[in-house]
Amino acid sequence: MRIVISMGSRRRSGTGVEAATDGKGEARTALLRLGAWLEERGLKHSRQRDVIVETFYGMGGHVPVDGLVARVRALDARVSVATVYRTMKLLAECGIAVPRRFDDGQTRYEPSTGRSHHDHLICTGCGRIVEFENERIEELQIRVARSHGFEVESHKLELYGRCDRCRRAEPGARDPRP
Amino acid sequence: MRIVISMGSRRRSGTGVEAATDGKGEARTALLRLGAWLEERGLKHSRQRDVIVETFYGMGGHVPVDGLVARVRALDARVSVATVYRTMKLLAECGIAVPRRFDDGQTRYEPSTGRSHHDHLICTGCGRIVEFENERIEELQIRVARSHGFEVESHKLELYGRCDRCRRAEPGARDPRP
DNA sequence: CCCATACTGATAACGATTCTCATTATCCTA
DNA sequence: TAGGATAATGAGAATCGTTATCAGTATGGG
Repeated sequence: MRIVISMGSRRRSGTGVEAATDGKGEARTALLRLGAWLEERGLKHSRQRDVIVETFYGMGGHVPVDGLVARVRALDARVSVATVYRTMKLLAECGIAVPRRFDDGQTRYEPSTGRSHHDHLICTGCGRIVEFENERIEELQIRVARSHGFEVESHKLELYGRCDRCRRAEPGARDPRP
Repeated sequence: MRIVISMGSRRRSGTGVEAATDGKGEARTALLRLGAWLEERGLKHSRQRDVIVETFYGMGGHVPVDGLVARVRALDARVSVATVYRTMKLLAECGIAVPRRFDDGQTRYEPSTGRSHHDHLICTGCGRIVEFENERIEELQIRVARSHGFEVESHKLELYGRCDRCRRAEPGARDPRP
């Protein structure tokens, strides 16, 4: 399955104050948070990490590592694959990025600063990924788990299907004439 | 993460008539279905496929391919890895087995004859896998998808957490004395 | 029994990710 | 501001699960 990167709709706050989200501001926030996190544990920061974080936030959405590598290398050809993998892992650890593994076997990362938990709708036609939240489902999950003696730590909910666009463009649409 | 194979509870019919499910009867059903399916499309059947199906049903639960390979080879050392992979794919195609990919990167198969749809609870402590069904959650999924213009074809819901056993055995349990 | 053709086994290849290790960069201290 | 401890890097080898290749084998209809 080919998966295409796209954000669902960006949530905008009602105030309009902190709504500027072209990636730049978020990248800055992320870099600050990363800096603090590194310092706390005696780690160093580096040019590569900065480039990677900025590129990552510039891409937005659900970024596959190889795509990120390509973009980063357009800016600095010497950055190695290993470093990108290492850095993304780091970002995940410090809470700046969330790793996702859909059904195509590669890890994607999504920026997480200021974003709340959500699940995904994935179009099996065009690969579009849409995010959604549903409080009721979350509650039911917790309840079901509890009824089996489990305490939920995390979950994965992915809905695979065809988006409206793809369904419209599909054979089987009842249009007798070509 | 290590994942341990185990079925949730087997559903037994109220009649008690078709309740014999030690794997043998199911294996037979599966073999019959496979036979018919192969014949329909001019494919041939083979000793290897029989061995694999029987072993697979003998194991029950969520069977990782490498585990299946090991067991099959205990019966017939010449069966190759490739054949096991090929056969499991075949079984999936003809509806005898369902492939599952949890978060540890390997494909597991579960027997599907006479079993209905369900999702999974996975213990992050001991790897135990428990199955559950929840009609309400399914409904909500369909509704949420529809509200985003999607028509659901399939979904994946996995709840990760700690089972009661593991929680009991855990540090943090408030038992002041050892 | 024969033959077309599907199936098999062994192994190479694959894609995503991680590891290794020699080299380089960072940053704390004097 | 130089020195040094040590974290980070790059390049490529290694790993893991899985699939492809291809020559040899087995199946089953005629």
